[in-house]
Amino acid sequence: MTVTLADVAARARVSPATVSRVLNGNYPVAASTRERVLRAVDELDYVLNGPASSLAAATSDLVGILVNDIADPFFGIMAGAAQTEIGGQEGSGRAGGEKLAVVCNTGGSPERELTYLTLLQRQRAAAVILTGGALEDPAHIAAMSAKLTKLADAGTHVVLCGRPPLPGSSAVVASLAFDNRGGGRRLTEHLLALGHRRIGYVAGPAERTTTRHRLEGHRTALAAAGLTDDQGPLTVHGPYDRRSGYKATLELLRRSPDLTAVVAANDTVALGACAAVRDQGLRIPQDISVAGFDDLPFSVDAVPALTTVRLPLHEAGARAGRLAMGTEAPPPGGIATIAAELMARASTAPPRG
Amino acid sequence: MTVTLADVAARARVSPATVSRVLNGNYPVAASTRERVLRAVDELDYVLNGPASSLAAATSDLVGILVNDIADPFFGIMAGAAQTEIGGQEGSGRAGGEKLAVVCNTGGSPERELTYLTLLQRQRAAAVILTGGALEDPAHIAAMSAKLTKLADAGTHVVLCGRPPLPGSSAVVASLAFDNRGGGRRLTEHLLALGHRRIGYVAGPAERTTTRHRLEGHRTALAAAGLTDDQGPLTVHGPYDRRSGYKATLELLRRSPDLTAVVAANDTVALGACAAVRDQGLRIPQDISVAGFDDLPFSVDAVPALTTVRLPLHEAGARAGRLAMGTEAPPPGGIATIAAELMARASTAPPRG
DNA sequence: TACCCTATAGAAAGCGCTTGCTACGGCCGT
DNA sequence: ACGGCCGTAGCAAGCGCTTTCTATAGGGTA
Repeated sequence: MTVTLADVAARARVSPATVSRVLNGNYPVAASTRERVLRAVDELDYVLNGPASSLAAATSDLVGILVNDIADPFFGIMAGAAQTEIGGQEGSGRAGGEKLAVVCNTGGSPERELTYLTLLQRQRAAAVILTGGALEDPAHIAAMSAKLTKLADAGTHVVLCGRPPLPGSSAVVASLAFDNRGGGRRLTEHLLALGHRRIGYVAGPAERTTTRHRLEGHRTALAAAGLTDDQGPLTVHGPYDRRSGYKATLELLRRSPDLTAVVAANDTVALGACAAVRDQGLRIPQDISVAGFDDLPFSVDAVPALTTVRLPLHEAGARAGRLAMGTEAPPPGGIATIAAELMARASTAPPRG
Repeated sequence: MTVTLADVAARARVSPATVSRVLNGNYPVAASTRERVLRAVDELDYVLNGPASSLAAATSDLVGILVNDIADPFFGIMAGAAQTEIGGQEGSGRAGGEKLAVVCNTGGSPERELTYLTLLQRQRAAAVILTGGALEDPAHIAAMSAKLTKLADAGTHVVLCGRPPLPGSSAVVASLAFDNRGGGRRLTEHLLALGHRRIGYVAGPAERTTTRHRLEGHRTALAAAGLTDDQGPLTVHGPYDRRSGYKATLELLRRSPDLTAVVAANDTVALGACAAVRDQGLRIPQDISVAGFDDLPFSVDAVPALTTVRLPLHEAGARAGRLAMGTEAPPPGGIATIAAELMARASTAPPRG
């Protein structure tokens, strides 16, 4: 049998109530008693029964972080930063702050997103952080709103990180939204300024906010330059992975041999795009410029170094973590927009001729 | 107030016991009754109270996956595969299999590793998967052994994935160990076969099993070729990140200008190494060959494509997930070695001259 | 010296669920 | 036709903790 609170109480010659209070540190306990209890805890190697504690206290120390793809550093960086902010501190042995920050991988599937939310609701999670772009399907948005409202009603803090505010729901503590539109616009403006006019765009999955916003920024820049034919042939959608970038770029090159630049939905896709360009015997950036988005750590090491848009993923994740913990005050209106910075590097240059 | 089992029972005009049994599906319930209960659950939008359930049943549906660095795809791929295997199935609505697979980021810190284990023990986790190399500090190993034994005693399945079996502890369901030694050996043999004799090695942190095993493989190959001067000057240790690869390579190049190849502890480090080589005005592979380890997805897109050692991360993670769930039988002796395959690509070539 | 207030500890009532055991029809076997 | 068994459902006893309320010393005050 495992050691229980009662065992510790017996050994310390106090009541279970006192042990509980020592462990939670939320009630005055004489120093001598505390010490006795702590010693008993140590000697018996006692570990609190989480479920029992959560049941009695009607709260748990679980914090869920939902990500679309755990194998993608984009999410890994945010999740890691958030997790550090949540679980790291409170060096002083016991005491309240001991939260269990866990990341859940939805794989981009709306069902799994909902499933995880239910599971976390079941565990009476203290907080939930949703990262990355959202699906724009109305049914799913409604389901999410409902779920999040229920979570919030049960006392769970809900924080969005890198995801636009949910329309219907005021259940959310805070939304940290990346300026995908602005970043996308500035990236394309950079290309236009270099002299490009035929720019291909390898977009992400069509139904995601991130995809749409980046694409909108791109088109805004195009429109401002008087370019209008961007709608159909120069845009290809696909998942956020290298294979998609590779295939889409091949397709783009086939459709429009006069292309001088390719903008990818993110850095990973851009890597695939680069591979495709090279496999066609074209040089980067002399023949074709390529650009990405996110500025993941490997982008600076690409050859040539990838022009991209930097998102402060680490900072954003850390802030989301603090928001979830209640350590930081929410931004005014609960919404903050996080700036995206253009990183012009070697993969973009003026078009040939 | 939230909806409880009793509310559902009242609405379905049955006893709470019956509702519980319907939900758990582990006791015969008449079809008509089941249907009535299920309808009530739906109508009331009931969500099980996890802590209460775990307390009463003395088990929980939490499965923890510990990783050293969540921002590193090496771990992300394994964790994602394991998580899919654990949480994904059981499409039929309710029923038992609904586990909550969560990943915990230790950041490579032994304290956090232990802390997470305690937290999971507290939650009475159903299983724990430890991924990646272990720290070789005796004190930490002892602490881990003790902790894992206690977890196992409490019924938690413990699985190691990409980590060598723990010496003292038989508490572990299964260990899936990568053949880091063999992979490291074959990689260096490849370089030797190409004609290299002065090979630099950028190793990982000194106190990790992964680091040591890969390095041992390297030295075994060297020794077999009659090369012995590898000990000191040609090996540099550092963390598993690009910056480390960059700095270490610069250092290596400075120490031994006659170097013709650099082997990195993993692909990420190799990327940094490549950057350093290029920044020195040297060409890959004409002047210097570079090789990595792991064969992460981006490695094939490096320029030139990176020679490396492929580890079946996805398969290993999935298998670990199944082992944790008890869906797959453990390998004989509880230990399986997972083969590492040499991927000779364009970043390695015969030395100049 | 008597009284009240503060500081500290204990008693006990749950928290919402699971499950061993009991209860109760109807069907079978002889 | 009757006893027993099978198939279902309910009762009630916890699971191990938190927390409200109550009890008991001291110590200060008048």
